[in-house]
Amino acid sequence: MSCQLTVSGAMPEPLPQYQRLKAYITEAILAGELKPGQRIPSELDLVKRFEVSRMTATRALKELEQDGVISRMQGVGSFVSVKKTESALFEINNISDSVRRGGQAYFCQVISLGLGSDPAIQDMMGLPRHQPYARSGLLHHADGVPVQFEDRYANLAFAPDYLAQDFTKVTPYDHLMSLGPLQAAEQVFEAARPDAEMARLLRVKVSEPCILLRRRTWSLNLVASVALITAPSSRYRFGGTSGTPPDWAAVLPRL
Amino acid sequence: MSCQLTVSGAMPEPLPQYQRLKAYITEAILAGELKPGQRIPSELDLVKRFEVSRMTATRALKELEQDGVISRMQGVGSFVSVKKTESALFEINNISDSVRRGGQAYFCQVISLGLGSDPAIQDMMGLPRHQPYARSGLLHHADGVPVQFEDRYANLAFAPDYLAQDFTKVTPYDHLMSLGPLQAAEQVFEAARPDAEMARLLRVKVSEPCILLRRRTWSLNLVASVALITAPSSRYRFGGTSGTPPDWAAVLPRL
DNA sequence: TAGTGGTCTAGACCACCGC
DNA sequence: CGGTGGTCTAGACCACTAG
Repeated sequence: MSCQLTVSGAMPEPLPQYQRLKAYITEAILAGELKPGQRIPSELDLVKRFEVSRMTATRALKELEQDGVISRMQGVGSFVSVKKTESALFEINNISDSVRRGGQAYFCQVISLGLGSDPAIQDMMGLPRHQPYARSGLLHHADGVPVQFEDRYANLAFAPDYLAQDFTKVTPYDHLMSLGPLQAAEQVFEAARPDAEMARLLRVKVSEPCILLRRRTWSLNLVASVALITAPSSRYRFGGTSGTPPDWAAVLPRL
Repeated sequence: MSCQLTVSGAMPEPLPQYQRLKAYITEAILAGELKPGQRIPSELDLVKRFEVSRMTATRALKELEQDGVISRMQGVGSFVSVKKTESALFEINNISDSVRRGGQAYFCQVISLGLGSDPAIQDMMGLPRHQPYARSGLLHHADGVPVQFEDRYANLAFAPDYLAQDFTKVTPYDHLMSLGPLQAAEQVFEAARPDAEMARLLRVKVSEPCILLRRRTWSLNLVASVALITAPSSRYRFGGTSGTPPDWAAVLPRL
């Protein structure tokens, strides 16, 4: 302890001890040395290994728990969280994960794929008239039943290989998220009756009310994509949580 | 965190010290003794008043900060939160502001007001069976046309004077926000056809698709209210932005 | 029973802020 | 400068879970 050299740098600094411990655990997880569900060092292990007091180790683990990185159980131990980090910022889910989390089988049917140049879409993406965008029409299924039709327009400046993806295996969400961090999102919800073609695809009556979600996402200071999502309200719900509810909220019934 | 644990039954009463301190602050805010922006006792104040160690007082205040109840600044002090957490998934707008911002005249008609004790609602709010909630049914108008019916259930532990409000002048949103900072929100969007009564109120055909929004909000670690909002999609849209789009996004057409 | 996390104490030094 | 929060120590007792 007490190595307090006059490091000139700007960022590193004398990092607080509890942050050093957090970084140690986090990096071990990122490096794959600790995998989800696996046990991590106990508080006393960290006390010995890093020569800190137990309160400091406790703080590091407690904060990692609040960050959703690990789970802890009294009398048992601490473990790498199984559930994904869910960057609490947005509740923009991967449809395939969301279906599978509900215990249903996911399947995606590619209805259309190609280039487009509708001026209205180009405007929404901030593209010049001469620059086309990629377009995909995907029908998402849960247990064989169509639950959502996704009409997506992708910015080729952000995702040049969009059309080369196999969307039966990789969702647009997956592909776009692999190219850059989700920076911002704009969403509008409407209720509408499906037109004849949409009703046929979704296998619903034209009188069945559907949610129509328009979504525009930004990444790397570009409009990454615009999506028009139609879902029969009886088969798919859009929702989410913002902020941090108290922990006892988990016992409350869902909305 | 200490109050309101009604569902789980067994409640070991020797409450931890840090939770006693949290409850002390939270209840002072609920009682109106501490108002948003106002200074709260410092760590050393709490140490003396409750005869605990500083680490314990520190923990209580730190958790209240994470809960969004207070804000702390080194060298300055701790204060009751003023700003709403909002940010993430969706903007929770004041309907009257939202209508007026569109250049339309706002008017609210009180359809019903009173106490309720539907077990399903009590469960969603974490209330025991014997404890009623306040309930209001409000019809919001823009330029004289009904745009949204709001069925709202308010937690009397959070808003004891809810029923005394004049909702033609103060929206539920205004009243609730004046009592504590918005800590978290949970929302679900559905599309549905209005029933006969709802269609009559909103003056639409029963075949007109409506957005049904269920929303639950937390403040001061309590469920502040649950709202069921019905709006004809042709007259009102729900939308919002999360994250920070680039500046130039302002010139893009709306979704 | 041994190991884990949950809570707590009574000190301490520091960085920061406003006066 | 005095007060605030930010961090840290070296102990302690307890409740819980597992073998």
